[in-house]
Amino acid sequence: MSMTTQIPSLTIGAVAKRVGVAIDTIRYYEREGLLPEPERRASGYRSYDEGAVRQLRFIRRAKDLGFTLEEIRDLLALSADRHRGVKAVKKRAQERLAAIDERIAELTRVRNGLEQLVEACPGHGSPEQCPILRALVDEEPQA
Amino acid sequence: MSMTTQIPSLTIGAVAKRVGVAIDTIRYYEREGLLPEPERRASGYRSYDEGAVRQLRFIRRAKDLGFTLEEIRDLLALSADRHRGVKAVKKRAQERLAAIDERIAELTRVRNGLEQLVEACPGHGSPEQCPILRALVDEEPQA
DNA sequence: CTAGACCTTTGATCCAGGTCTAGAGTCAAG
DNA sequence: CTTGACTCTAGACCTGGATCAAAGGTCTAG
Repeated sequence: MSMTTQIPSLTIGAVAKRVGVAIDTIRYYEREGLLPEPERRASGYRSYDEGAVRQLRFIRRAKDLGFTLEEIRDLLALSADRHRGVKAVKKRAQERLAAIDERIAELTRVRNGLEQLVEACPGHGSPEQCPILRALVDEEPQA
Repeated sequence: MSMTTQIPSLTIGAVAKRVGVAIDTIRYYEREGLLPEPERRASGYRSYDEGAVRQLRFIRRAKDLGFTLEEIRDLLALSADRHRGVKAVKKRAQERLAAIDERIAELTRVRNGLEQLVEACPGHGSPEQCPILRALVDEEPQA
């Protein structure tokens, strides 16, 4: 080996800053098994490398895609399984995609219902004439 | 008045069944100020009328439209304000609509990003070749 | 009368995903 | 050396929207 190549180690604060996440969150992820337990300095300080930074970014991206921490734990395990993992990862991503589509469809239904009400509401007059209030109070939503 | 017209009063359980909501939820809404404190029988049992049923349905519908309980409390107050309330109710509904649109747009963005990844993933091979894993690990999402 | 359903209250618990605290130790700059 | 910023731990607390438990009182059908 070459002479003790100084792989620069990062404190938890440095990692937090780099990734844009709170220190507490990093420790929380570690507790929850999303991040491996890092090396420690003699003082007990956690010591991270670039791999940890990458993994943390992975977690944040996956979260932005709507994966739960539970699912992310799962993805991480899969991504570690060379070759066999890829298939499962794709499957998870497809499931996530389907779930998002469903959520969008649901929101769209609500949205359109609400839009109709807003359009039909004159914005003045008695509450009995307000279709928004009527829709909320009366029997069936669209019946 | 006519001779003590028996307005049939409902127990909390009957109301719960009629609206399709848990008893605990009704008491919770009462505590949270979404439902007025009902009459009580001599025994202390809550005694509801049809108005309460209507108001509870209002709450559930509004919740289905994505209003938070906080916002619903607000809507209820507004709907009680005859005439002046209507304008404010419409405004709230418009705001809600805009918020939903924003949420849909956001989800759609995520959805499309995820779809591209899924389509580009062969479903086998090494993790380094899997665009899903690469996207999660690598630098910029779309860069 | 009694079983069993229903009701009362206060207060605890749940879920995810963190966030904050206290009290103590460590590190880098001046 | 001192200061101030940083980190450590264990564990409590937060949000929203309920949901449940415990311990007791009430109501109704048979």
